[in-house]
Amino acid sequence: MDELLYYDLKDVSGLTPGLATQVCREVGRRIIAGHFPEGQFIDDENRLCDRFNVSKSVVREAIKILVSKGLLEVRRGNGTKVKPRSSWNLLDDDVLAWHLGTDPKPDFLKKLIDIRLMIEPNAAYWAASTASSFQIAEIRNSHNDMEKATNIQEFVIADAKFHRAVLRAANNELLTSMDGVIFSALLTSIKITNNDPIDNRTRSLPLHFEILQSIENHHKEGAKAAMKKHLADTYNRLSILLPELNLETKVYDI
Amino acid sequence: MDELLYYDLKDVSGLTPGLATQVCREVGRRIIAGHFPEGQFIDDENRLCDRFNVSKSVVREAIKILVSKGLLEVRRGNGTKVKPRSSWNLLDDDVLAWHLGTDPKPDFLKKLIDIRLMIEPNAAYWAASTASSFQIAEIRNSHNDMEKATNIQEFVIADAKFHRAVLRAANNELLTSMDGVIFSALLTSIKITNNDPIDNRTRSLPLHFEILQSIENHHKEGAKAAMKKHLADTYNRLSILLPELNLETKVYDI
DNA sequence: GACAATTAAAACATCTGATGTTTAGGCTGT
DNA sequence: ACAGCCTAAACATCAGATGTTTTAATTGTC
Repeated sequence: MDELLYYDLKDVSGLTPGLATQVCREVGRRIIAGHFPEGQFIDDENRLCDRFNVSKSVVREAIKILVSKGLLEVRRGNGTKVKPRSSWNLLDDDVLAWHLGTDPKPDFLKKLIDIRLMIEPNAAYWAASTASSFQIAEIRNSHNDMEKATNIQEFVIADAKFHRAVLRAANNELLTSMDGVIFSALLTSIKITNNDPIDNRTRSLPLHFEILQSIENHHKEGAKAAMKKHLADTYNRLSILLPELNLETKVYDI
Repeated sequence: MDELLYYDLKDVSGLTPGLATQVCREVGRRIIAGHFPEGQFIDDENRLCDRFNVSKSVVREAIKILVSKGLLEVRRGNGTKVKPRSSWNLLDDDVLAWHLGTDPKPDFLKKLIDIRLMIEPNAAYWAASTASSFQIAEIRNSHNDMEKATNIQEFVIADAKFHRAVLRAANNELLTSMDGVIFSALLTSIKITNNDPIDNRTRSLPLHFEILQSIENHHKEGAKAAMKKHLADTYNRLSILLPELNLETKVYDI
């Protein structure tokens, strides 16, 4: 399941599962999936207790989390309803992860990739200016893992870690906090296209290597250009498989 | 207080305060401020109950929220400790708001502005391609409010709304979710420099007007350039007042 | 004295049920 | 019709009981 992979990448392993977390995720998934439509009231606390066979405190903790992510709105004496999508914290890791549990929507994937195109070339640029040798080693290691990957899952994980390492090397923690968008875009792409791993590797490895080398040599513009080239390639391959993406390539010439 | 202004801009008015939210905010502020140092255990549930004079369920709900924002880590049987800053969800609205309650750090402001420089020129570009007439009207209205503002607070609010309107006009909800970064950067700048509103207005109004016009006329490159120009100007004015920012302008020639 | 097993205390997790507050909508009486 | 009252539904908070997990101290053996 992609959602689990996402959580793996996010290293939430140490986190206690806990009933509240489980209920929160279950309700969250249903909201994202549209099972609980926007603006509509969800079951009251008692009914949720029955449905999930947990106590009221567990349900309340779960709901509090969902409220803090902008998915629910609680009004005392009235009920709890689903907030409109425009107020969801779409950059929240859980919210992004829950998107992976639903049928992927090309429209949303397009927006994810647009954000990647906005973020990553700049990240590469900054990484080329500020990366420490340790940070560069992390990028290199991820690249090696991509080479050694024997199946598509290993490849995707290494790919994700490569891009995360670039973000980290930019030394801006706000940027690092955006890695979820990249993971989500990567996993959604894979889910939709189910790319052939061999094809994936032969095409994208050299592009990643170019990024790595530019950052290593502190070639800022080169790193930015290489990242753009890589993302554009990804985009083009996706648009062939997914005509719905309806790409206007000019728009993405950033 | 800036934090309240931030919440105003975020329209959380309808939200029930609630004891859990209050405790959550109080603990959150202290964590951000470094009063509860990273890696260190915080008081256990009982002590927190005593300290805030609330019941255990309230404390638990508050802690659950903070965990979901990456600020705390709870280990059953062991205790609750503050997570390292690298795992905080820095894009979370509350986390950004709580930063406003502490002494502003120039280093963090620099990173906020870097992110703005990454986001907003692209947002302006997309807005120029896709903005609806309603969305353009929103931008124009905010611009009018900037003109009419009679004090610095009104001006800042209108300014923030202008930039939010541009983000919205880009029609990418992931981008819209990043408005908190802009609010946070704006309010921190004001807090640090306490700019003269008159000076502010005379200098930045024409730059905003340029952005508005480019978007209205669907001049994508013009909108992007105008936004860059505006942000560069903001940056330059800040760097005069704040030598600590230690700007390498070349880095920001995106 | 070193090491392994037991034990106890601390701390979180969950459940239960009671009581308070707010909201919405129905009811009543003019 | 309309204003004001009333009640049921739903969330908010509190209190306390019980279970589970972790850490660390204790104990017992070799």
